[in-house]
Amino acid sequence: MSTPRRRTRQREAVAALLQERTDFRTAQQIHADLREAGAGVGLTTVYRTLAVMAEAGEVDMLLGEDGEARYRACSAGHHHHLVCRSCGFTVEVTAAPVERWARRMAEQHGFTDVAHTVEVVGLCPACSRRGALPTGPA
Amino acid sequence: MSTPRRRTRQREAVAALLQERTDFRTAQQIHADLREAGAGVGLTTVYRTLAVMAEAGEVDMLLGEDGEARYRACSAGHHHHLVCRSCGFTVEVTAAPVERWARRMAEQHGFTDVAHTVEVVGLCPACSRRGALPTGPA
DNA sequence: CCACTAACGACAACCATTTTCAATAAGTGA
DNA sequence: TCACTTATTGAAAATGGTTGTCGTTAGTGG
Repeated sequence: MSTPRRRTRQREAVAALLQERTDFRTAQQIHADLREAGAGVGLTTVYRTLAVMAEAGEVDMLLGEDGEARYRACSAGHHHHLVCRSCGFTVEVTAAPVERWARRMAEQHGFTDVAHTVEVVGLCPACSRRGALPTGPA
Repeated sequence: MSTPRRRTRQREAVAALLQERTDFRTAQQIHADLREAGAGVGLTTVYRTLAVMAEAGEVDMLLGEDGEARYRACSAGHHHHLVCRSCGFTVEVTAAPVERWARRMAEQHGFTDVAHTVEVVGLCPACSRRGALPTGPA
């Protein structure tokens, strides 16, 4: 059923860029990064490639507070993120207590086929130190 | 500093509608609901009113999996949601274990000014029973 | 009742994301 | 290596939620 995936220059480029980045980036940013790096990839292709990779579980996708999708290559397996709202610095964390809580909550209310999202945003050590602001005034 | 809030027909209408609803709805849906109910309110106004109410903590706003903002009048105080992905039925839940976990995680990694979002989506008892699908076919 | 200005709302502008569709180029078997 | 199939690309146009513009309307305090 699933279409065979072809190995192309564009997909390699996106994957490679994602490898060296440790923060969550939007499709638009990735598109700009690639252009800047010389390896131009169409915006449409960036979107499609990210969708395919997300589908395959090769990247994690999360929606920012502004509704924009952000992507990042992550380790396999279920985990959550601690994200700096100023610089995008990300730490992967596991959350056993949360998993248990979610499962129990679902059972308690008769919900089935549950999934959960947990994101913790704040200021990373570096940004806290320099008194960074979410969307700094002037 | 904050502008004095005026009591208008439109804001009353939005607030009233939100009171009788127990599910999360998009601004567009609310706009349609109001029109249908006879009390027409401009789409722009719906957006602004919801923004004001969210700011004031009178409604909870969360972004759906598609990036669309959804609103719902909730009880005051910090809490999370258990949402049915098929019918929108919502249950408010508190999550002490999660709060503790988030706080500890933040400390451990030196993050400050942290906030967290926790959403659990699944199928409510009624929808599980009838074998509902996320985005039902036909 | 008046003045002041918050609030309204039709419409245009924004902008991330998706669709369209003709041109390309992986992968494959001969 | 050479056709051949079809996944992939990408420029441009379409979509659609949300926000900005700006002249008009209408709360509210005096």
